Amino acid sequence: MATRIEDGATTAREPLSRERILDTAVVLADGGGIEAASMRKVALELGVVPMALYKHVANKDELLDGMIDVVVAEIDPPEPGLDWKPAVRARILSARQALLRHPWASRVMEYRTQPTPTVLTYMDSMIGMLRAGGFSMDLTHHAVHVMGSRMMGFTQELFNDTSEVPPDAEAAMFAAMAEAYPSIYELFLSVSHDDGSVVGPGCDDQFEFEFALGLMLDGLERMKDGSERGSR
Amino acid sequence: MATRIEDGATTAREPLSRERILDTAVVLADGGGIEAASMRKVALELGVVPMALYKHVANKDELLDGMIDVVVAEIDPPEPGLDWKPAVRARILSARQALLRHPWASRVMEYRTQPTPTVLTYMDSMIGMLRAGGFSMDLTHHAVHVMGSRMMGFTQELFNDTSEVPPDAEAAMFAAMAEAYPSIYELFLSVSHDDGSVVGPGCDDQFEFEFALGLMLDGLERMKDGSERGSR
DNA sequence: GAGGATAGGTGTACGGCGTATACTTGTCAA
DNA sequence: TTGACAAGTATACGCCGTACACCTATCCTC
Repeated sequence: MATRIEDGATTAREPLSRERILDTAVVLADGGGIEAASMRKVALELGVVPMALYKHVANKDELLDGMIDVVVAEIDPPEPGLDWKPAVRARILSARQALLRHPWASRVMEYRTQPTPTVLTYMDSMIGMLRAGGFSMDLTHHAVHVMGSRMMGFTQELFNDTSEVPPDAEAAMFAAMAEAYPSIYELFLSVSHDDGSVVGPGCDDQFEFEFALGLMLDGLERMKDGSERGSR
Repeated sequence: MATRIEDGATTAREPLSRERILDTAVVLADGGGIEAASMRKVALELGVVPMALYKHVANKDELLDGMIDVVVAEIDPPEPGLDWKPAVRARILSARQALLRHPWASRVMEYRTQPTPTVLTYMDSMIGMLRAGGFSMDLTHHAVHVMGSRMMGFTQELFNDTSEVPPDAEAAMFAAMAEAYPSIYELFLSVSHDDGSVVGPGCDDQFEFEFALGLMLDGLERMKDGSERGSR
């Protein structure tokens, strides 16, 4: 009956598994940045000794790879029936959404040098979309390089400043910089005025991402059509 | 005379300085990757105790920032008298050369969230070049986002695999992947055949960088001219 | 059932890291 | 001569990843 519980698995702390480890690592990183996903902290969160993780994950790098896979798995599959351009565009925007949910992920991807099978599958599908859209092998290759990390939904900005600075403090900072960096200051003023307030929220990152993506897709389309030479 | 040396500075080990610290850190990182530039290893290389560095550098992050500044300082100044497009292009290619000399630098730049004054100066000058070339404030802003990290001379590829794999081993690896990733495999074959051998050196990174850069500059130029509406 | 292989979790320990704190020592101005 | 100040040192702390040896439950085979 209910009093005899020890025959199940001694009040059964849910057993460890690779999946459970990766999921808690992702949650920890979401909440406290990538350094919150240390082996020790993940183990602590799971109520387990650090070395226990090593029965399910070879080492820290494999943990990071697994965490990336969790994120990549959140990217929507390609929508069937679309032309290459909207199809690629939709997929990349979906990737971006996944990355926005897990801000640590882009850095981790850059840190790792070998793509995981999950990432390769994603890339393969993306390349397939271009080929199906009529891209030559050569242009497909260039396209992959042109897109670079944007294929995974992120651009590396120099200014990806996620620190929570109060907007007026930011404005004061920029004002102090006016003399040393006149062109940046001018740009800052212009961006601020655009959205009505003197000290607006700055750039609309989503818009800028789509702008850059569109510019690249347009450029690639032009090259594709230019080299088509009468075929259909 | 030469026998009395102790009045100089006791056989004068050259004194520490911020500059000397940054330079040796850069050299160490060039030779052994960024993890070779730990506070302790830099100190060891300088024949000094780790804590000695802290008299010249506030902490590790400031060391990294300083190392970036060393790299950015290697970027050639803008060539005067050029139109915006070749001028921007030349500057970015120069930045790329600096980054190729210091392969750790792009990762470190991505890791740091706040740009240093040296980086800001570089950005300011780049923005100034666009403005001088007739870019509207708005388009300049977009251009900065479009270029992203390419302005600093690097693209984040997903495949920036610097490991030294023998080419035939790489070919075997790709062959093994043929079934799981048919599109990637097809692309690999195509790239390999392009340069004559079955297992060529793969992509010409310099060409791909310039291709992507050109595509972006062309796209930006088109937008600039399109919105000019008769001026000049 | 008995025995033993196997997988999953533990305990301890090591070497590396960044850096706080307190100290010595060498230099130079007053 | 003194004594302030800057430069370098010594020690120690807490964090990290992880090697290695150990225990223990489970289950398969005889």
